[in-house]
Amino acid sequence: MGIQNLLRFMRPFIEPVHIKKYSGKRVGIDAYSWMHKGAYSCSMELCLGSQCDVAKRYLKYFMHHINLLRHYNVIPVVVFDGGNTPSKSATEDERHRRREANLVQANEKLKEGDVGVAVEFFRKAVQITPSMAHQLIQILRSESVEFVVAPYEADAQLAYLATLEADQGGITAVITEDSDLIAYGCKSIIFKMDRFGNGEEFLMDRIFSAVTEGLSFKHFDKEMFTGMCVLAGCDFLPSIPGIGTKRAYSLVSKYKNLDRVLSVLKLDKKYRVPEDYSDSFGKAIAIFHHARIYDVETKALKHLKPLEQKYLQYLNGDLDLLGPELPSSMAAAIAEGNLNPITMEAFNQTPAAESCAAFDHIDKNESQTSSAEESCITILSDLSRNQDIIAIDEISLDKNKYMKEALALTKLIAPSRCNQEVENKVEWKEIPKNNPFKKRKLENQQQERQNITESASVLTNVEQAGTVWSQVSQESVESKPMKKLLIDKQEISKKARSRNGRSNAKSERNGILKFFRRL
DNA sequence: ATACATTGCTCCT
DNA sequence: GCAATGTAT
Repeated sequence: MGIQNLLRFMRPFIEPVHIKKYSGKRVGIDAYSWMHKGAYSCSMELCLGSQCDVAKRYLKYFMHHINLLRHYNVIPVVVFDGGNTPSKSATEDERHRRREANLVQANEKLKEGDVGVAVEFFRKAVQITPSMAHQLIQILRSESVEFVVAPYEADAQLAYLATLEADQGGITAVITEDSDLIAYGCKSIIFKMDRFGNGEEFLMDRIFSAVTEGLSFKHFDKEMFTGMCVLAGCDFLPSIPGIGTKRAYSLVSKYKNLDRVLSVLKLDKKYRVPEDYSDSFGKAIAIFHHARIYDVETKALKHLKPLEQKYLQYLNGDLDLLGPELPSSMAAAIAEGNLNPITMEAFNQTPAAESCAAFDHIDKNESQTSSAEESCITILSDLSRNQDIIAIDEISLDKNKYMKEALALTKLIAPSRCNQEVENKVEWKEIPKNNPFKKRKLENQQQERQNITESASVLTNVEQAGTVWSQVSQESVESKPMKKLLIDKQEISKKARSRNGRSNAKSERNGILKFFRRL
């Protein structure tokens, strides 16, 4: 979450930048932000624990960005989040609860057959797991990309690396989406970097020297600045109701001392300051200054900055708030990606070569695979929207394995059966505008009508799917275009009822989905 | 004027 | 998660 509204507040100091500016430099990457964006395109597959190639799209997305940096001669240093800090566990729990709730709703909608709505919930439910990070780490290893798993917060680790010289393993800038890096005092941050390398640059020096749109931090020091960030509301401590970035800035500007700001706030009747606010405030400040990080040189935990007495007193000696101490061997195993930082269990050692091969495989085949899966999802989604008829676009068949699977899938849903009667029943429903996949179909609708030569009944259960699959596997599939296929939803229900009495369209869909996941 | 709540979007077929 | 927009204080 970062600091509420901080990025918008800092906009006057943020300028466009291209990653090539950092050519020849080491640049840190907040792995979470790219993984989260990458996971957006395969959230359902990830939530359902699918092992299919679509579920690995986040890896492809990530590596695309890594390769972009390398193309511009930028040296990537990937930093992963580690364990949860005690002070953040409240917000983490809340986030986790919301994700779980979304997952429940997603599964419900899926059962109801409303895949479109289910996907919406899956997107809100998807979370980046240590296992996903581990999969990525194996690819990074095989590609010789430097990485480190922070003992706790990646932000703190990145801020620490940004204080080191390059020859000590330091980085010149950080690529992230999280405004916390500003609060940690990172000198150079690139936000919102796109797939071409364009981003928005924040330079700490710029805010302390320039005056823009009436905003000036010239008389601010680092401590006042961190204080302003915490006042505005951070993950460790929500802001006092009524205080945001602007008031936090004015208060710190005016009183130039954090203790005075807190006293003024307590006396001001406009604000209801919680009893323990000053206490929590000190702790939050202490974390931003001294959070525990991993030192690659000594292979042990360290503090972001050497501890200072004034912050120690806020903590009442409770250094665990900065992230509990860990034995060096454990910290090293976590940092090197061999130990799950949350469960503290060793990761299953999948040979790097295998993982690498898996990745090559996605690269080459993803477009074909996804067209098959996309078809299936579109089918499911259409069924759920009570459309009577859906069409599968031309699927050309060749010797490629994935095309065979597409054929199997297609046969599962619509075994060839020329049937003029069914064709006449075809009704073209309006296609939802938000799905370009279907939009294209709408454009081709007229032509499609003419091309229809095969139509539809469906198999009704997974066992039959298995039969079709084995038949298809044995067939030698020649390269030839497949005709348009149609599915009549009423046929589905009819078939389903006749075959096993109580079966309904929902179980149909689940069967299809299950079958598809096995592919 | 500022803060807070709500809605839309991140992927890229 | 962030940003834009609308509403409340």
